[in-house]
Amino acid sequence: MTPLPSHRDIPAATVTRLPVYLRALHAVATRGVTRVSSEELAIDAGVRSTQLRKDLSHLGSHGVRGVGYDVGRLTAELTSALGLNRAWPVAIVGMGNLGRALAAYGGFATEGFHVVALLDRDHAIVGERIGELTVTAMSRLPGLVRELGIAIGVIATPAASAQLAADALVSAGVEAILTFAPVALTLPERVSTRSVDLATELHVLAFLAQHDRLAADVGSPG
Amino acid sequence: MTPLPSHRDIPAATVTRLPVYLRALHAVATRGVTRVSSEELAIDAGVRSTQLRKDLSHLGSHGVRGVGYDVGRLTAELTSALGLNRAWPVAIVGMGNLGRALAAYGGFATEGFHVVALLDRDHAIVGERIGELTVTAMSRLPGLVRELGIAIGVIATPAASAQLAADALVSAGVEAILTFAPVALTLPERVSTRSVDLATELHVLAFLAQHDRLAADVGSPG
DNA sequence: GGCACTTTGTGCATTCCTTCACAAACGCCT
DNA sequence: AGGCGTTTGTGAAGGAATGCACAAAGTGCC
Repeated sequence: MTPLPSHRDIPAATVTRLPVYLRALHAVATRGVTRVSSEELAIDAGVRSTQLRKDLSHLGSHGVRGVGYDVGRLTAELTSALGLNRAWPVAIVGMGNLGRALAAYGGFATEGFHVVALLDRDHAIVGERIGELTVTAMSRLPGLVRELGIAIGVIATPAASAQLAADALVSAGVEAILTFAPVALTLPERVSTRSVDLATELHVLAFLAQHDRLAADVGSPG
Repeated sequence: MTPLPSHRDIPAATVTRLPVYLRALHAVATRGVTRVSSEELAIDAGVRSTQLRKDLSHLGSHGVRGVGYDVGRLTAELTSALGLNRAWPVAIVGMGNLGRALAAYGGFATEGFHVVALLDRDHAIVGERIGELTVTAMSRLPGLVRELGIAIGVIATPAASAQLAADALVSAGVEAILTFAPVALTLPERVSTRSVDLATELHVLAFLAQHDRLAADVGSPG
């Protein structure tokens, strides 16, 4: 009773790797290659080939035994699985340093993600022009989400305002949130969240660097 | 023969949560609280209390049964475990939009991380002043790393230059790398890496949003 | 001082993820 | 057409992380 291979029940760990595979495929395609083995693609993606194959198996079989994967076909398959064959209008809340940088950052524009709304709580910033957009007040968020079909919100506010921004996005009808604020957000189950936190990443690196340094003092080289 | 509780053998998943606990502790301390239970702290950190306790147990016992944790003492313990009671000079490679934003971003300055060097391969940018620093040429990297004691490098270059930047950082003697470039880096074992990738995060959210949307069409609300 | 209450620290079960090992399936060469 | 080499897809094993349940250890009241 499943017309499509069914995108449900794909392990979370696999989902986070699918974008990596897609990028590896683009790199391969740029080299003019039209067929690729799981081994080659895995190297580009920085994973083991068996992991790549198992991950792809969750989307259904699209390789040919003894040959490999058709680059174009697999690209289409991943693009479809990730939902990237449609436009994803994005709203950014919080127009400080980070928000401005994100609005200007080209990385968002690739593959269907278009920043279509910039918002800030501070009325001193509202009305300011940033790139091709004008900063609007938070009160206009629900209307914008409805009119422009915004499904993804980005939180670039200070930590203290993040929960407020999240609540506003959720009640406006956004389905997924990417937050840069270093706080745990309380959200309804149905809203997906991803968190990017520079300070945390640096902390982890500090731990690892110190750790390896200690290990080097104790253990023998080699 | 271990004078300290030994910071080795801490699960990777735990390490990534330690910074979150530290931040939760700061939030608690700001409220003027001096003692906190694992339950309260876990809520602030967005995890289960049992997970918090198990994570902390890897650092040794620092709570008091029946009472909870001393905020100051636990903060000190985590700070020490993460290696944050010393300065961490940081170099940023790649002074495009992202690199400039990172150089200006205050989040780096907190807790010992100081951006002390900005580098770019492009000689047209070298010499330019950004904030309090001047962009220097890649050739000066080894000297800077040695003189300033730089242990952490940040890669903010385009994907195509990322491996080059990584090689330069590694041979200059950097111990850990935070990269924003969406490519798998090939690095020696001893160098720690963390990757932050905005496009990947958006892709994952697109997948989840589409997925939930499909599920909502099929399943019943409740 | 002893008892009731609270909260930590942890062995154990469970679930999730990764890796291994190998059969199934394909192209190619003769 | 048949056999050989290659590569996929996957069951099963192994390992890691999470959550449960409870004993151990402390405080405070009577």
